[in-house]
Amino acid sequence: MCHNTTEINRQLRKRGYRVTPQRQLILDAVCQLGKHVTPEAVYDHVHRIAPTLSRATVYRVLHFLTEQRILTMVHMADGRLAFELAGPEPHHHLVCRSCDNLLELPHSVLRSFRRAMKSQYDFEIDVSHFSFFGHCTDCHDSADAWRQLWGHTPPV
Amino acid sequence: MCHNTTEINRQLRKRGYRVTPQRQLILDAVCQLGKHVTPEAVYDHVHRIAPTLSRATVYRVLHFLTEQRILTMVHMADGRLAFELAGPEPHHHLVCRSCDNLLELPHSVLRSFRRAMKSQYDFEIDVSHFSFFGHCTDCHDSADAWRQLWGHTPPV
DNA sequence: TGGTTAGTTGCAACAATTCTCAACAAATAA
DNA sequence: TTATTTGTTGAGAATTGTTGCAACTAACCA
Repeated sequence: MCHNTTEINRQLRKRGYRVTPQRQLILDAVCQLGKHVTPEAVYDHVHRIAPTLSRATVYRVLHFLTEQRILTMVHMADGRLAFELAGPEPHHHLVCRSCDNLLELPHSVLRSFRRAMKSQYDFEIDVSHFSFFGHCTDCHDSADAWRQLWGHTPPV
Repeated sequence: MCHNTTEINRQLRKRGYRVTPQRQLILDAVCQLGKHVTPEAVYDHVHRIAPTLSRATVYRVLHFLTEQRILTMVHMADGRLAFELAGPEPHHHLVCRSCDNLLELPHSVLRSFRRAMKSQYDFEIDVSHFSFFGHCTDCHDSADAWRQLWGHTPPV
């Protein structure tokens, strides 16, 4: 069960949407299942509790809750999507393509970059979540493949 | 036809992979079709030339060529994937979630951010491609929903 | 409390993507 | 050249994600 469910429900109603049992189940499932929850994992979880709850509803509700900024969408390394609860203070991830490990980043590391995009391109970068892909300490190999192909070191 | 196909083929062979007609067709298709080529577009294209070439092969080869850093994967606003030829000088995108428009960014805007991640976290961010989602000049609305839910302005 | 109505769901059909596995082809060894 | 090994493909099944529409129901008000 989500710590601020009542407040979220109040907000949804205030915005003209309904708080249905399905939406509550799905939101709770995301909270319980933790970080980077896949739609399939949510479906498995809620389907056990409410067997008639359909896959379509899971996908629709996940996207709906993301639109409402209650969840955030996370791009995984393989291109698939996952979801997690959005908090008032965003955080971001460094995702290693080799070992799939996740490093959490505080939002502050992006401040200057976001400011630059705003002033140079008048583009407001979404604050909710980023995943940066690359290679962690133990898996530095990206530069090698690049060098082999293009004959010079990757730009930094 | 790709300008440096021969070099790419040489590299693939050198890395122990085979240069098959299917792989060549698919790579050429991506080159010809330009930026942000969807798997379906590639399939339509190559299927006309080689009717037995299957959809599965298209997906497999696109992912293979991405792994080999010959293509890059581009996340579109709707969550779908597209591909494009990776050049020696990467570029990035600002994707508006409201109007789906794309702004191209030179790689240089990320230099200081990548340096910081390297020194602070010993994490080497993938140079090939980023998509940053958010809202462009005409579509600034993200801050409002956030404020309603969390009762304060989004962190900057 | 009970009626009204617009937001929501379930179902089924569909579209997109990945997987499995047998058949095949390129490279290598004999 | 032939046999062997290993990477790759095609076909179709399985999985994952989307859409249209009729039926349903949460929220609101009398």
